[in-house]
Amino acid sequence: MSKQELQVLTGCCTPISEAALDPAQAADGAAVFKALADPIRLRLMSIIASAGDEICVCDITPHFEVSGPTISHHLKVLREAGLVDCERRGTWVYYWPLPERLTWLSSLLSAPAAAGL
Amino acid sequence: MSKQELQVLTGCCTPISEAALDPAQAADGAAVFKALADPIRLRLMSIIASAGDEICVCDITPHFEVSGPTISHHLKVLREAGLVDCERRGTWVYYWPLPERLTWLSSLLSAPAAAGL
DNA sequence: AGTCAAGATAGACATATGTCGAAACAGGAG
DNA sequence: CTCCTGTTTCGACATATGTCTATCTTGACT
Repeated sequence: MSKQELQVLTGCCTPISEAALDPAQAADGAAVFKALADPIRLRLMSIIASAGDEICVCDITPHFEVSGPTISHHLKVLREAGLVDCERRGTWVYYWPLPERLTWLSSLLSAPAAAGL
Repeated sequence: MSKQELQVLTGCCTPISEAALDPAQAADGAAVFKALADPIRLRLMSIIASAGDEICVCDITPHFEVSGPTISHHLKVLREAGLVDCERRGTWVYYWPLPERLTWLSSLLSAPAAAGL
């Protein structure tokens, strides 16, 4: 396993204020940022991340003023970015956050670690 | 000054895993994420953020295989997002990072604060 | 099977974005 | 003043994105 793969799994990495990203890392990071770079998707992510463990789509949709298919589209973008996952149970579909990518982005943007690291 | 304005200035906020963002916060956050949601811009940001204090455009451009105007366009996007600032000194233009927005995004994405906060 | 509801997918459309070449601008050197 | 170099702005273009309506899929309940 590469150092970079390990960093993604552990949600930890060298912040960009410490060292410049190589193009491959930048492409990965930009893809995840792109998933969060829409007001509806960022709200979706925050609703899912702040809901105890999981949340039904039927409890998400009423927060928004766009059509169901649009919500579904944005949830798919978050899924494909590895930020959330979902499961159908009976009639309803439940979403929950996958925090590793968020933690990874957070550490990517964080201030340099304390001296000695 | 609102709580939110204070949080942006101090680069600290309630993470999205703690509470759902309101639409206005989500729009602000999404706009900054959008600025970072391009591989070239993310590399630019990391090059500027990791360069001691400031860096000349002439030292940035050679890292990329796109035209000068394209780099200039991406730098403008970062500037308008409040992520960097610049100054012309003679022939050259120097860029430096404005870390507050990065810190804000980082805390937005961070894991919930320890119990008691 | 038939019907209904939740959610996802498909296709269409207008708008936004990334890129380039050409031109403009800024400032130093002859 | 004139030229040259570094950087930005302008205008154009192809592609990507967000949204909608219509349709499909899945599963529950008669």
